[in-house]
Formats: sequence, C-alpha cells, structure tokens
Amino acid sequence: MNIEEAIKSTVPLNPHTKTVLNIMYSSRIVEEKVAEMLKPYGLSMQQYNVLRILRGQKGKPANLSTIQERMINKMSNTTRLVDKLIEKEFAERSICESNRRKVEISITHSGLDLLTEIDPLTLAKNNEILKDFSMNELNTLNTLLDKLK
Amino acid sequence: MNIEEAIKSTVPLNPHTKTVLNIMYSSRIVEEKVAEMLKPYGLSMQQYNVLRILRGQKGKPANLSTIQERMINKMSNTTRLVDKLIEKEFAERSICESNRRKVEISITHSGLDLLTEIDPLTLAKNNEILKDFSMNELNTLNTLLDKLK
DNA sequence: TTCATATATTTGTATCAACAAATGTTGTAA
DNA sequence: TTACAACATTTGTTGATACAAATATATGAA
Repeated sequence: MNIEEAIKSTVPLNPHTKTVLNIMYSSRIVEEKVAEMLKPYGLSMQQYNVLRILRGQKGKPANLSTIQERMINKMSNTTRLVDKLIEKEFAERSICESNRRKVEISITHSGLDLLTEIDPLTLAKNNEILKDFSMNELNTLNTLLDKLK
Repeated sequence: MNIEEAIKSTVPLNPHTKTVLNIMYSSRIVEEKVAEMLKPYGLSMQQYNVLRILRGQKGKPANLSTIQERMINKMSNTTRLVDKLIEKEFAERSICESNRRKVEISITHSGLDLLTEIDPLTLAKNNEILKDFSMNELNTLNTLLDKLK
C-alpha cells in the first residue's frame, strides 16, 4: 500500500511532502508493533531503549547526559524516565563521587534478566516488521535514511 | 552519518534491528524540524495534520472517524484535538442531522487562511529536509517504506 | 578567596496522550 | 414497542512529555 492510500489523501502530494509524510507514517507503524511487543512487560519504548543503553555500558554506569545523547527520542525529561526504571528495580542511581553534579545510573541484575528475556522477542518482531525486505533492500533503506542525519 | 554513530551504539546491530531503529530515529529528526516550523503558529503536528485533512474535504465537513482514519498518528482522542482547533477558531463543529451520533467538523475561513500562509513554508521545509535526495532516491525510499504497510 | 559562568540534574507546571468507561443515538429482531 | 447490540463520540483518570525555572556543583578569572 502506498502512503497516499494509507492516509486516504484526496489531493496528489508533491514528492518531497510525500516522502516526509511517508517517513513519519512508517515510523508510527513500526512503533505500534514494537510497543505492542513490550506491553506485557510494562515497558514503554523509551524505557526499553534506556535499558538497552545501560546494558551497552557493559558494567560501567552511565550519566543522564550519556543516556540522553544515545536515545532515539531525545526527550526533555530523562530524570523521570529513569525514575520509572528505578521504581521497577531495573536500574539504580548513585551520585558520581568525582563530580557530584553527575549521577551514575546502572542496570540491575533484574534489568539484565528482563532484557535477556525480551531479546529474542525483539529480534523476532524486527524480522517480522521487515519480513518483505531483502538484505539488499535493508541496506538501501538504511543508506537512504542515513542521508537525513 | 549512520544510525550506529547517531545513537552511539556500543554494540554492532543486526540488520533488521538497525533498520527498525533507523526508521524511528529518522522520523524523530523529521518531526523535530516540522514541529519547529509550526511552532510560531502555535500548532502541533497533529493539529496541522487535521487542518489539512479538513481542507482536503473541499467544503464537505468531516466526521471524527474520517479524520481519525486519515491521520498520520492514529490517536485515541481526536475529540480533544479538534477542541483545540475550535478554540483557536480554525475549525467548527456541528451535529450531523442525518445521524445525530456523528459530528461534522469543517475548517473555517481563518483556518484556510492559516494553511495558505503555512503552505510555502511546508514546501520549503520538506525540500530542505530532503535536499540531499535525488528524485530517484525519493522514489526508492517511498517504494521501500511502502513495503511496511 | 570570591564571583561569575558553565555544567548536570531535578522540580514545577501546564499540556498532551492512552485507555477505559460512559453517554447518546441508531438499527433491528423478537 | 421494547430490548439489545452496534456505532460515534465524549469524558474521567492516569501517566507521559515539554518547557522553564530552580538547585547544586564545578571551573576559572580577577
């Protein structure tokens, strides 16, 4: 289905507008599927994203600012997002001794376990979302999207 | 810049995961730019989207459900979004006489004027966002994204 | 040392969105 | 004709998000 059909556009779209709408619409479709996969775990996509960033630190704790620059959604309030993860005991926070303005956030054992449980579902979901794409097409899509950055 | 650099990934990503993240990340970049363009007009992207849907009706009023199925973000509460447009007098609402469960929403003269003012900015912004893309690349990108639907 | 500035995070507030339940309306089948 | 399910939208509630201002700490210059 093309984007004009998807949003039932009554007017023909100029190519650039069409592509911009298509990028946003496609992202919604993907997000919906990922969010649905995470729902049973009570995690929002942003929370899941932060957990994976914390795991990527490989034991080293992360500052709030480090988390922020690695997030998909650079949101304005990472403090409260991390609060949620701490409430659920998937992460913990301490004050950085060498620079007491900073906080050190790290993933807990329970957070790692959760990610280990979700990992195969994420892989399966991503494969499902992109099931109609050849490796070649994935590469082309990535290369084109990279031009936006 | 590629997606791994953008999110400063510390681990290599599998191709499907990479593409899924890339789609979401790219959409954020685009949305940020569009939102910034709309900000001086006090319109959110969703509000702007609904206004354009209403204009696309060419004088015919739209039901809430029609608006919803044409929106980029299928959100759960279109009522309150439309409320905002009515507050600003860009849209008006009346009850459908033939089926009193339905509402009829239409764009006002002032809403049309606003869109006319924003139209060239949208075109310019979309061109700017996609300035590095040839027509061929736009087509390829659209075709690939359409495979998600 | 003291002051100004920069940095890192948190808090307050107002708005926005998701989800479920409620309201009002229509169609239809006994 | 009334009882019930389906439909279309609205409302209540709770949680998320954006933005600005506040807090706390560090750094560097006079």
